[in-house]
Amino acid sequence: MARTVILTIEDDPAIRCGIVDSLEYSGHQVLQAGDGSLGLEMALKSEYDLLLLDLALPEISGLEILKKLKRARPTQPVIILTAKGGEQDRVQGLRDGADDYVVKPFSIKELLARVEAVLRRSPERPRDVQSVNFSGGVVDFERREVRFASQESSEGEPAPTRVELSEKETELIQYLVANSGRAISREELLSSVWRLSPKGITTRTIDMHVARLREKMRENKATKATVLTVRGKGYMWSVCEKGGR
Amino acid sequence: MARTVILTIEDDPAIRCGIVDSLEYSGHQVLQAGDGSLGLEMALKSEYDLLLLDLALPEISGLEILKKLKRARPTQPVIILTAKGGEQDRVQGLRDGADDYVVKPFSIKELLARVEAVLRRSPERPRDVQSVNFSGGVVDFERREVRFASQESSEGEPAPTRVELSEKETELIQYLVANSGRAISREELLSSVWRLSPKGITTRTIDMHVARLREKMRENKATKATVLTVRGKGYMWSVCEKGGR
DNA sequence: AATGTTCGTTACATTTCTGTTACGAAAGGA
DNA sequence: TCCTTTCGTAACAGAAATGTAACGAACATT
Repeated sequence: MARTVILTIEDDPAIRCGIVDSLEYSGHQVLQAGDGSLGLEMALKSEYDLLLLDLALPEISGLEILKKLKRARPTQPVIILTAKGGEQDRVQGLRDGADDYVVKPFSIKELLARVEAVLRRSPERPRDVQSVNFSGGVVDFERREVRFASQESSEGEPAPTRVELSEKETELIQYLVANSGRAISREELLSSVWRLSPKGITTRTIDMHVARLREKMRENKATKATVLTVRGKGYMWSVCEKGGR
Repeated sequence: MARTVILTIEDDPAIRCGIVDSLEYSGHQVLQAGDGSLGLEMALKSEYDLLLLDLALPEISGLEILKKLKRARPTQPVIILTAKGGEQDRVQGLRDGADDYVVKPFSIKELLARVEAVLRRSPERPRDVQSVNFSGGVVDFERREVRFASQESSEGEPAPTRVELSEKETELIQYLVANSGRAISREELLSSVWRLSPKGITTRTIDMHVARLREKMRENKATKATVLTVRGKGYMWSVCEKGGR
């Protein structure tokens, strides 16, 4: 299994170094941010398996970061670090989607135990891979194309239909397929695929790309797999046929 | 098992902090309100397993909160905190649906014992889950659909019939299924699903949504599961066939 | 420079959702 | 049986969400 990447946002250099050292010693790869604004940016734009987030940051509130992150990536695992007295923050943090918390001062051993526990029960982060299979075909990110499992029943059409994808289309379908079975919000897509930090969504860009993707997928008439609309939520990859009639 | 959430409504900060600390020390997650109006709002709109309610609040009477809460959520567990002399209130509180009471001043140990006792005998609060099974199928909130256990007897109809739901329909059926076997009043539905604080019900909105839900459920002819009408009370989820004739 | 592709934006058409009203049917009580 | 209350549902309308054609800027390729 590939090494897990852990992002640490903590302003106190001493504590941060301690955390980083022990995490690396345990075999993890570590990214770090020493202040809130860098932390927020990395939290939203980097790829990692787990976020260790200190709630008591000087500029930006840790809770602020947590909220924005969770809006963009609802499934991202997070452990929050709180001071002794901050029950209120801790509760709010858990409500906002944190998976666990550690109270400062904490022992390294305890921290590591919690990290492993959260990682164990979290779904594995989709890795950079060259291709993803779906029932009915394969999306090849390297070659930027979709190849369909050609199932010509009896007709003379031996073409294993192939569709070329553009850059953005590739990334979009990659993200959708990697997270299939879950409705992905436009915010999450803008954040994860476009690498923007969306506030209110006003652009229809995502819809357009989905439309173009659907059109390309339609070129293979046999394939049922496509992008479903989940009204009010976002889009979802699905191999099931729609309607089911 | 997930941690239990306890809402504490108590105006005296010293007492409230004491309660909060000991509850958290016992492993519970705590929400708190320091005055009646915030308390009422949180009581009606938050999700929690148990309410600790001080009856002697400055603005809004604790009994008032209790009554409104119980009208909206008849099964919500509540423990009331009363002063030594308030026998009258205590009796009224129990009559209004409180599950237990603790007389101030109380020992932490006694409070915790009562909390655990009430939690033990209360049905578990429905958690945020991705889906709820019912005998005959599953309601999937993520995909906003109902899938039926396809039981084609011998015919060639392998379609595991699937029905797409709208947002509100999803929330409605979720609440009904999670509280199956109990008649849910329109007030409770308006409060819990629509998140309104209903006074007198005049709207037929709920009825309409039930009707639309029933129509969608009828698309799968095999399924007996549906929404029963309990005249004068509300609606109830049931997997039994109606009438029982 | 001419051409082609990608990609974001705008504008408008459509679809879908959802609350309201109205009215007949059903259920109970007297 | 008659009357009142409670339900079921068709019809409607406004709002919100979505699909997509058309346009133009940016960029690469020829």
